[in-house]
Amino acid sequence: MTDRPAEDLDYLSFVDYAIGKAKAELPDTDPVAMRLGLTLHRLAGALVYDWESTVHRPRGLSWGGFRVLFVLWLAGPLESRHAARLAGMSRAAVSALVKTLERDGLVTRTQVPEDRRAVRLALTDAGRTAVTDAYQAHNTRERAWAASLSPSEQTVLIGLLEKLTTSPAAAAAQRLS
Amino acid sequence: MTDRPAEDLDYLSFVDYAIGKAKAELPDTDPVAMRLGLTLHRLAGALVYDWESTVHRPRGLSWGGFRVLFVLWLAGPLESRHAARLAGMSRAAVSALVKTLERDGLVTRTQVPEDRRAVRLALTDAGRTAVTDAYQAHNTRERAWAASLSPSEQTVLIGLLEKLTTSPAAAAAQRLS
DNA sequence: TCACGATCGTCAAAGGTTTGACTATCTCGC
DNA sequence: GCGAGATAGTCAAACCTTTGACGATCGTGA
Repeated sequence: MTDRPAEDLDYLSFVDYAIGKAKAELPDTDPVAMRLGLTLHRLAGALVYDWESTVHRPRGLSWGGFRVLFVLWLAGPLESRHAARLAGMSRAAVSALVKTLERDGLVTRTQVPEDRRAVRLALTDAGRTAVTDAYQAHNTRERAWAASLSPSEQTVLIGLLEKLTTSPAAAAAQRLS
Repeated sequence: MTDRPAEDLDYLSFVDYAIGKAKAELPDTDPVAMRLGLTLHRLAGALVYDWESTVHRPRGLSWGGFRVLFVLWLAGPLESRHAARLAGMSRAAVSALVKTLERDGLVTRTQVPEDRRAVRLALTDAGRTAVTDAYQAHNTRERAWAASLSPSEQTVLIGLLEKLTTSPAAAAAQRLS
């Protein structure tokens, strides 16, 4: 019982190995849910790493900085809290990131007349240029990933992901502010 | 052209809105690949946030710390570099996390006789208890998420995710050391 | 045998993110 | 009006992670 074919696993074979081992150690484990969690997490990590290292870092943007520019680009000028909600991060994170983006001349911060607590964030021309350039490359990478699937597979996958995203479990996991 | 139904979007409606807007701004955009990237990233973020906030933080574990315990639990005692590869993080991250885990009595570090550069990481009894307890709760959350899908949908989803994970794009995105 | 390059773990530095506290401001009910 | 409670953005603290550098060690070919 002390045999161990482990040690020279790569991440993919680790998933199979881990599921078998977990089932042996904790018989209550749901192996399908486990595989789903592991695979989804792994894939998303690889995606973000790819985006960040090939697209955004070379352009001087952090992954968080890009996400702020992205929501400002597509959802127009936004108050800080809305940018945070759409980008999926805390208000404090937006505040910190915008400090850099403003210094770099990509974003402007102006007071909202109707609510003096609020700050309206908007792209500068340079910001618009930066985000469109970056997103063009970003979408090219997305297309390279998606190309492994047929169009109908892509549709099915998106549908299943959206089903999970709108599930009760997702609703229970209310993120952030 | 300055109309703006944005501002009170939630994350889900943002995806639809963003895809339409991006297509208008950058006609070369592939909307399906865009939706896939956005949805996958969003879902993975919600998953990790759920795991971390409901399972691991309450038990005094960081998400990274749990991942190290997890691979040690399932792949037996491991040299540090192997733990890093399987957990999908840098060697430096493992080194930092193990410092805490060792202080908390969950992991032991012993020199490898055959290679005096290497360090073998192993769970203590307390570490084994901690990780099995945490993973039991973790898997319960995974099951809650997966429960939104029928068994055949789960199988299809896993198959498509694995197809992406083993795609050429994934191979090009070689992660870490 | 030895020198060179590769590899191991660690450290320091830099940056990102979250939480919680704080001030300023708004809103709603009295 | 006005006061209590909610909300906006910011700051500080804490933590995690990556990169790059380093000393120590290994192993391979001359």
